[in-house]
Amino acid sequence: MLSTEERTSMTDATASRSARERLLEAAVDAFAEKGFTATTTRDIASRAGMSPAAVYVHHDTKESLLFTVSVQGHRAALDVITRAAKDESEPAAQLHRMVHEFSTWHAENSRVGRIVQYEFDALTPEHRAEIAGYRRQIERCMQDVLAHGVEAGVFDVEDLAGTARALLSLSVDLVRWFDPHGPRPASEVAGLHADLAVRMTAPRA
Amino acid sequence: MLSTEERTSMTDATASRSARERLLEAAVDAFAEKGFTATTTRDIASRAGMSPAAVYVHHDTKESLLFTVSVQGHRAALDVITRAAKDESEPAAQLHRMVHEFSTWHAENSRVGRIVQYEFDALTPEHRAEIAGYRRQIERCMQDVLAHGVEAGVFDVEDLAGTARALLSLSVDLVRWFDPHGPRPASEVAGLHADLAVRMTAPRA
DNA sequence: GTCTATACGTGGATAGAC
DNA sequence: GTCTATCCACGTATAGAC
Repeated sequence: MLSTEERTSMTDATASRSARERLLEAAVDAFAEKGFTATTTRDIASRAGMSPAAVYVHHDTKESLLFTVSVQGHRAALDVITRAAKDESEPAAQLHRMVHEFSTWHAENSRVGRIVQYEFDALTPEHRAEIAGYRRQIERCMQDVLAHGVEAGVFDVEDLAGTARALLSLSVDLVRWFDPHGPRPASEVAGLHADLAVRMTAPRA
Repeated sequence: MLSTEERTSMTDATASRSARERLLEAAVDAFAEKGFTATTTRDIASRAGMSPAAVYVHHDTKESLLFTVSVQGHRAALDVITRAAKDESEPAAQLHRMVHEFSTWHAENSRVGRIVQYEFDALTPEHRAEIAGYRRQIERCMQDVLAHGVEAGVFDVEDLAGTARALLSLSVDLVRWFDPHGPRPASEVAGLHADLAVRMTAPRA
């Protein structure tokens, strides 16, 4: 059983979380639209339907809002590629699935993706270092799959690190140009990227 | 022969151009380091060794500085890929050369490239439209080469527009992550990209 | 063409009432 | 926790002397 105090603090936390998250969503909208620096805390507040001062009840600084968005974005992307790598049927199919899912995520979350990728330098050095850890995990995940395929003799890849980076690069760059209201659905682009990834690693004649 | 007036105005223009270009270089430094919005006109001025007011003698607004940088960057990139496409020996070699040169340019000019790519939205609508023209020319250049290779029966490419975009994407994304002081020289990455491009388009077994 | 001085608006963040 | 009011620093751009 929870004490009255605990229930009270849970209730508070719940109410607080919802305001906190409304502000986070407002921050994503604003950062994606105008960039981190051009976004004002007043803008974030008004998008969340609050006064400028309310921001600071739920978040320490404008930068801490960015950091929270960045952590959530990196965790989501890492989760997507890790899950896709999980099912180790056959290396080519595994790679296809990974690039497909990773591209899909970046196409469907291009706003968060843009913030995460382009506002990296706006983070404090401490926060940058933490985010860099997520990035290393994502790279390692891709490198491992390539390495296993080469070991199994079904991939022809000389430059493991370089090729892994190129594959991730292709997906990540979607946040720069993919238009969710454009003619091509995310699934089509993701399918093309996945096919290209397989061709990039397949044994040559 | 030039009249005295013409020589005088040339001299003026020369002096003016040098101050103008010092400011442009300072702007590139600042924009690349801190982003367009976070860069102050005071910062640009002091990097060029001038007073804040001097900026406005040579450039109308901060945005016009960005536009000039963007035009020069796009022209240079378009020039690089156009020249590389010129020598039409054999489609695979031609594509290899194009991706190699285009990647090299983006690796070696990642600062200008980052400004050009990431600050696109900071341009006025009119300036954006003009820049979009350069981008279309670059895309068309890549698409044409793929189309010729397919016609010649030496490329296997189903999605011409999508593949062209993916190839350009791979090169352009270098501006996001390539580190000129990192362990890999630009030539190595460019070589890898060019090899991958050929594999992406080569006939499959 | 360059400077100093400044107008004028806006930014992040805080104070203190309710 | 939310508000209004506000502090104080800084930004773009201009005015006017030299």
